[in-house]
Parts: sequence; structure tokens; C-alpha cells
Amino acid sequence: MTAVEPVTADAGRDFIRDIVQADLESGRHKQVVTRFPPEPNGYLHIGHAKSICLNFGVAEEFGGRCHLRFDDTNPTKEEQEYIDAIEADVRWLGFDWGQHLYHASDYFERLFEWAEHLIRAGKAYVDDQSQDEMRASRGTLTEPGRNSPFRDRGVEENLDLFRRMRAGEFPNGARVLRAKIDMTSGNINLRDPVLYRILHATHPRTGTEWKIYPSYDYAHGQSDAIEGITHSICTLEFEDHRPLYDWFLDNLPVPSHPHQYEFARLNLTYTVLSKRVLNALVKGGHVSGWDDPRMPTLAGIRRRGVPPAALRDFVKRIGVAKANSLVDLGVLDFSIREVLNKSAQRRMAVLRPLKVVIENYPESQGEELEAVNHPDDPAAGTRRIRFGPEIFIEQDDFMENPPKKFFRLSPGAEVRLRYAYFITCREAVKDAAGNVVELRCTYDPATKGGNAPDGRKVKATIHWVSAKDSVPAEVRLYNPLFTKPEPDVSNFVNDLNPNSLEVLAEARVEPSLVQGNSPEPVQFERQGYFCLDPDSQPGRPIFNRTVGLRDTWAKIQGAG
RNA sequence: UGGGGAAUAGUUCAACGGUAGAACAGCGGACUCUGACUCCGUUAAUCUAGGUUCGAAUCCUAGUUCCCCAGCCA
Repeated sequence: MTAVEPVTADAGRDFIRDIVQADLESGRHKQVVTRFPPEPNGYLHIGHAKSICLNFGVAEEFGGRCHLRFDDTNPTKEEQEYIDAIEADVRWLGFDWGQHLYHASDYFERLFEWAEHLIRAGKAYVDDQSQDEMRASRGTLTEPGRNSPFRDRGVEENLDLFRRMRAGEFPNGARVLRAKIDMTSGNINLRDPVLYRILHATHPRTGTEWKIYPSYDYAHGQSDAIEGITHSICTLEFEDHRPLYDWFLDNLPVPSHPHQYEFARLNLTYTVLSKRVLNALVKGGHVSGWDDPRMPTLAGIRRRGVPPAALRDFVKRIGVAKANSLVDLGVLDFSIREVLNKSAQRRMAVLRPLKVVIENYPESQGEELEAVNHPDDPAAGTRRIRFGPEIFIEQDDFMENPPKKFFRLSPGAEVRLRYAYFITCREAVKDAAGNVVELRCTYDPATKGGNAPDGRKVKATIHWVSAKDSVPAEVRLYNPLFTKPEPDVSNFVNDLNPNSLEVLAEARVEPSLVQGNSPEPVQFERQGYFCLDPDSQPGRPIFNRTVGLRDTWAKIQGAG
């Protein structure tokens, strides 16, 4: 009862944490125990990250623990691949469940015994109705349901049938075990919910041992109770399951009675976080896989180069509440930049090259110049970069007829080449079609390193790479997967963004970017943050744009 | 027409009967060898109508709007 204040200093406050703190202060609980309970039927996405950060975060902040528990009660949808991926994703996000890895399937035997307990107490029965009959007698939202003709079966008959269900004597769908609660309840979850269904399927963990499987409602709360969960945190759609959650715990000899609390799930603009749709995206070949960098999955986000700290920062920023909300994707971008700006080393890369010939540069062999790796972190050191008579600059950094406020290169204009020299554009060379294909420039030898001894200023500094020494690379730019802030989930293909992936095959990058072959994210100066993609081949590096830098110039142009 | 929830700046979240505040976005400016970063300034909100109270975003009443529930999915 001593340490009720959160252990972690800046643990954001929300109604869940308020409840936990109050429970600790009042002595209702001595230690907080939470759990993250994914069903292994797909990959984790950013919405899960919110739940993971909440559950593990609360436990961490209040000195408790958080379990990882697989809700593996439906073998027809679950696979080992997902189990492995989920564990890897939670670890990557930065959380550790220690020894507390569990599965609902660990409790199948106990759940079965408890089902018999309910039968003996006259609170559960085997129903022989077909699925259609059950649906018909369940009633509607406004009309009460009718009792099943099998509802008043005797205890012994129920026990016998239930055991034969387990023994595999009946085919799928032949019978179910139902709780006997109230077919007239306004809460449809209380109209004799199904506890067990017959499923002749192979379970990733229990194999073919079981022919019947517990439903979510029947398994979840009891699993919580077995593990001594104090605060069972889930999303809003389970709010009206809570009376059922409590009914089981009140009617079974469980070792503890956890409490369920619900929060609003995450929604993001231009993003779909429905497992059904994400699955269809992968299976339908609309993306390259679960880890396609355009996917909102943790695997995709990771491959795009987003550091886990950025995700944690994002989750902290959006808060936790009970109101449905739609978070602007820009908030995620902000969190990513926030983290990467501090950690990513700077490099130069030209995405859409435009050749520049420096006419008065005397040394055909070029020279080496020094560049800092991180402007705010001297400890990051410096590196040498090659300069030469021919370089590439960004096509966007030249305009033949510049509008006012355009500070970069144009005929007659002078700019600084970062870490190199001032150059002045003398001529734009065009091809037959009138496209600018090359710039003829002159440089000022006195400005070596980037400063003019005469104190002369330039309005812009642009990045560049040596034509001879830079290496070719492919750069993949990612845009939102959907064209609408709120894509139509029932017809998502219509809202798919045809420009979600933009491949730049002719990019040129500093050689230092491929020497280390390190997976560390870097900033391409004036462009954004990038990371090496696993598709890279020797001699053919591929970079993913994690997120672009803020681009005030683009905004000015867009407005004009 | 049943049951369960939610409504505060453009967005997300605070304020727990006592000065409506933050972050993101926006706008303006400073700085700058990244039109980045950083810094400064600024626009902007209590769903509606009544009531209780010295005082209401907060309590009460009646509405309005939005979300979830009729799987042998979770």
C-alpha cells in the first residue's frame, strides 16, 4: 500500500490509470496485473499497439505485471505463424512478459470442468437446435427471444451429451452447450449464449485432442480469473459483454474476480484497421505481404523504418478515453520525426537526379570534403564525402522560370552546395523536347566548405552527390494506402490509392550509405527519413522512405 | 420500437462544483550551411433547452446526434 504513485515519471493520465491508482490506494488490490490477449488469427497492427502500450504501460508504471495471453479458442482461424509474429511484434515494441506467457488453451481442461459445474447447477444445457433455429429463436434487437425446446433437459442427460460432444461423437454444428440465463433480456449477450461448439479441427497447440472449443465469452473472463488479472482492459464493443463476463465469474468457483474496463479503439485517417480487410489486402495481392511498408501492421511499420519509440510516443500522445475518435495520420508522422530527428544520422542522396557540370572546376579527380553526421550531436562524428566536376542535384532544386520566393537554383542564381562550394547557374541545357537535362554552372573556389570569406550570403543550401562517386539506388516512397480519410470498409478496393507506392529507380546516394549496410534509419538531408529495405541486393540498395521532412515550401506552392 | 456507451478548439486528450488547458494541425515571426530542427507569438471549443447553486463542462430533467449489440468470430 505504499507505492501508489506511478513509478514512471511522465505516465500520462487517463481514466484507466485513475481507476488503477484508486484501487491500489484503497487496498482493493495490492498489485496490478493486466494482460494483452490477442487472437492469433492475423498480424498485430497499430491499433493493437495502443492496447499493448496501455496494458504493459499500466503494469510497468504501477509496479505490476502484464501477461501475454493468446486467445486461441478458434482453431479454424488461428495459426502458428501468427503466434510467432505476435510475440516478435510485442517484443519489438519494447515490452516483456517475462515468464507470463499463457494461452486460453492452457485452461481447456479447467474450463471443461467448470462447464460441467454449470450443468450440475442447472445453469447450462446442451441445445440440439440448428444454427438457423437458434437464430430464429434468439429474437431481435427489439423483440425477446424464445426458450429452446431443449432448455429443460435433465442434468444427467446434459452431462452425458456434453461429454459425448467432447468425445467427438457428433459432427460440427450438431449441438452446442449454452448458458441458461434469460432469453428475454434486452442484452442479447444474455440470451443463453453459447459456451461450447463442436469443431473437428486441428489446434496449433492442442492438436486434435479437443473436438469442442469454448467461446470467447466463456473462456476470457475465466482465463483472467485463473491468472489473477486485476484489470481486464478491452475495447468498447465488449462493453455489453461485461454482464456476461461477471455472470460467469459469479457462478463459477473461480480463484478471483477480475473487472473489465473498456476504452475506445484507435481509428486513423486514410487507414483501415480491420483484420478482415488487412487479411484481404494481403490475400488479394493488393500489397506485397503483411510486412508491406504501406500496411498499418507492426511488421509493415517496422519495415518502413519506424522506431518502436515513435509508436510509443504516438500512443502516449493520442491518450485513452471512451469516446470514438479518428486520429489524424499527421500525429503519427510527427511522432516518427520527433524520434528520428534526434537519432538518425544525416546523409545526402539525390532522389531525382539532374546533372550539373561545374565548368571552372579544375581537378578532374575531385577532392574530399568533411560533413557532420548529426548537426545536434557532435559525438556522431564526421565523414568524408567526394566532390567532383560533375555532380547530381535534385530536379526540384532547379527552376528555369522561378516564382518569387523560390530560393534555389535558376539561371544566374547562386546557391550553396552543402559542405562544398557556392555555385552559380550559367546555363540550362535542354533536349529536343525542351526538357532541362543538364546544368552548366561555375563555382567559387574561395567558398570551400560552404562559407564565403567576403561574407556573401546565399538564400539556399541544396544537397548533392558526386556523379562519379555516388552509387545508384532504388528509393521507394510511400503514401497512404487509401484515398479517403475514412475508407469504405465494405468496399475498400474502391478507395485504394493507386499512388501508394512510388518507385524511384534512378536515385544516387552517398557511398557511405551502403558501406556499413547498417539497418539504422538515416535522414536524407532535405528529404526525409529512410531505411534500407530487406529487398536490397548487393550492388542494388533499396531505401524506404519512413516519413518525409516537413516541407514548408511545398505548402507555399500548394497554396499559391 | 430493446439493451449498452459517447458528446469540450479543425483533430486527439485534460479540467473530478471555483480563472476552460495541452498536444497535433493552422496562421504570423525569429533563427538557420537541411524551406528541417529549435524558439517566440497567435486563431480556435463545453451538443440543445430548462433547472439546482453565490458559482455548472462537471449535478438534475427533457431532448438531439453519433457508436456498438440479433456468429456455433474475437
